[in-house]
Amino acid sequence: MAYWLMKTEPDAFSIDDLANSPDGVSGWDGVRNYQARNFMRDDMKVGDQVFIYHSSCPEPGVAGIAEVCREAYPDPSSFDPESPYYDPKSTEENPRWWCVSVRFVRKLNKVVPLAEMKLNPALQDMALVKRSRLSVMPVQPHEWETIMAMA
DNA sequence: GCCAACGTTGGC
DNA sequence: GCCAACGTTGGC
Repeated sequence: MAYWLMKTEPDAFSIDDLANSPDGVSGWDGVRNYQARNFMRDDMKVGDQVFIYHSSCPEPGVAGIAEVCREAYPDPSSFDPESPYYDPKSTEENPRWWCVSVRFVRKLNKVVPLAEMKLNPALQDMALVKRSRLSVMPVQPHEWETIMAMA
């Protein structure tokens, strides 16, 4: 079982929105970055644990936990001309963008702020801390444990 | 709102 | 294939 971190802007879709989704399940669509797509398409497996990270908000940080409940499938929003994520170069025959579905597990006792994570020597190698814009990234087991202990 | 980082586009 | 221009992300 692997660990991951997925970013979301809470104004658009927060950990509470995930919790309030039917069965706590939501498709993680709209990702338009190849590296992030590859993680979802090739590596994320049912049962993998996922930190839900709130970005572009007053207190950026890890807000809760979800788990992968459906492995890679073509991102439906890429086929929908009405969607802001529509991409005419993605077709049903040859999808360009993929997503997974995740199920809400729980919120952390408190949001673990990015500012605290940056100060923790155990987290210095995280893409998140190194100010990468990657929206889906792997988390090492020791990093998972470190963040859990900070909540 | 600013701006640094960095991914994407497109002319050549 | 290079690289300048441009657009987006996201912390502050």
